[in-house]
Amino acid sequence: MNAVPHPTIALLQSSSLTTVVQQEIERAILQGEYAPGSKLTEADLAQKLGVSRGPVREAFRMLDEAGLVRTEKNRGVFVRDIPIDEAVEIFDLRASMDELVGRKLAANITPAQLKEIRALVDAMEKAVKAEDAYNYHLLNLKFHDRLVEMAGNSKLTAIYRKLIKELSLFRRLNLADGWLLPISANEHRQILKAIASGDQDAAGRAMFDHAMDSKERTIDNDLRRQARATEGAASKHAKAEHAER
Amino acid sequence: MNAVPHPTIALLQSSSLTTVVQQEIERAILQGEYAPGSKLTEADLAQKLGVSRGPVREAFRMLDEAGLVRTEKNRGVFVRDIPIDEAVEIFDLRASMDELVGRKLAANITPAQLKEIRALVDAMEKAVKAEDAYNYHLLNLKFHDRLVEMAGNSKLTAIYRKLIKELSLFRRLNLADGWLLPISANEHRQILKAIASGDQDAAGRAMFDHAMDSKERTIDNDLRRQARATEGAASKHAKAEHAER
DNA sequence: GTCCATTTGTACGTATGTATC
DNA sequence: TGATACATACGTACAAATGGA
Repeated sequence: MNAVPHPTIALLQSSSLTTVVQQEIERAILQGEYAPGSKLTEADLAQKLGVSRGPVREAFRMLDEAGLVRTEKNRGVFVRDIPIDEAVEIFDLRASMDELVGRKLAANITPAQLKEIRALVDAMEKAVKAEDAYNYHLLNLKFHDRLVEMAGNSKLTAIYRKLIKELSLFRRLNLADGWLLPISANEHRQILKAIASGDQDAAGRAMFDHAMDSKERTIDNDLRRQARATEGAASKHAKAEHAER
Repeated sequence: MNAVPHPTIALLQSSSLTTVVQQEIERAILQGEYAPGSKLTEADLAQKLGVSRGPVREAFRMLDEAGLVRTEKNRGVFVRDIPIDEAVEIFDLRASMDELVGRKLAANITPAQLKEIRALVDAMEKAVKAEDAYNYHLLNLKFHDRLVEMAGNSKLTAIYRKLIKELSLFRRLNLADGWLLPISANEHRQILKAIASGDQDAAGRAMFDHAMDSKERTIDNDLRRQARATEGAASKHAKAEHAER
């Protein structure tokens, strides 16, 4: 009988200290414990995690390659702050990938998968009625992640998730634009219908359009936020300019 | 007067030893100096490059994240060997990205850019007539890379190039399928026409179809190659099985 | 089962660059 | 403008653990 490896053992076999450190720093960044722009000091992190500086430096190189931090020579590494231009680029790219997802799903989705997606859409509509923006946000992430995963292209899934991580570093995602949730939820329902119908072009278009709408909502939201900020600064005699850098 | 930094100085400021090492190893891998599957010993590379182990290890982490090597704990790092399933996934993904490129270019390309692309297409047709498959291959890479770059989405460009690098680790690209070059060249001409016409959907479709055709050609080629290999092995009383691992 | 090569992780030293006062 | 403190970059040396022959 071939033994099933104990989970802890399997984990120790696959993960080096470096990868554990990398995952922990990534988790902290994505959960907002280190804000975009903040400095990550290797000695501090090493001490905090109880390891030497070597693994931390290697983890930094991984996070840099993944686009989550930026390294300035002789100055250190900083949590990346995704500029709005790059966010727009990522949104466009994601829309194109989502279009591919929609086509593939319309062609290949199974009844069981369809049922799972339908449950998510139902849950999101409930969250809209309850005006629970936070829960909606989580369900929305899950919905899209599952769709991508179900498309059955692991490379696509990996890159999609990387893009989502980077996007989360874009000035605080707009999980607060409550009045737009019904629109988004309705689009999800349309996506579900198109996929279930088996019409590849329609499903692809539905997902593409949804992604682009989501882009418009997020970007517009950010522009308004910026406008308010600079306006506020102006009314304070432009005192906030020091904080810009 | 604000001085323009001397190029050497600017270079020293941006590139650490680690990044130089990373670029050198990457270059060597992509040029085939280290075949897919071969082992990269950090001490050897460090000595060969005249640096200590630190920068080499950090470069390994970058290359791992980029998908060019794989790290097995306590065993070392190896040049990645892209399996055919993953190559198929990458081709599908690239087709989707190319579709986006086609749409964007049909909408935004400038006359000067169009002229540059036309020159590349002309050059490729000349290479076909001269039956110069190698030169055609180089021009083809350049053609697609320029198109992506001209689409004006730097994130898209970066990811596209990463995918191309990974694909080049897929069992030796088929730059030898000479009799198919006219077909490929003709498709390029069609892409050019569609972009020049300004029809976004047509341009997107032309690029998507071309990418998928390219996939079929490459994958079919590989399957035939594999079939020949196993057939040959069978005729040699399956002696080659040791080489498979 | 032992031996050897290699990797993994730690510790420390020095040089260099940056920031701050 | 120094002078100082600090962090990074890179090298080296050493111990422990692993995997293969």
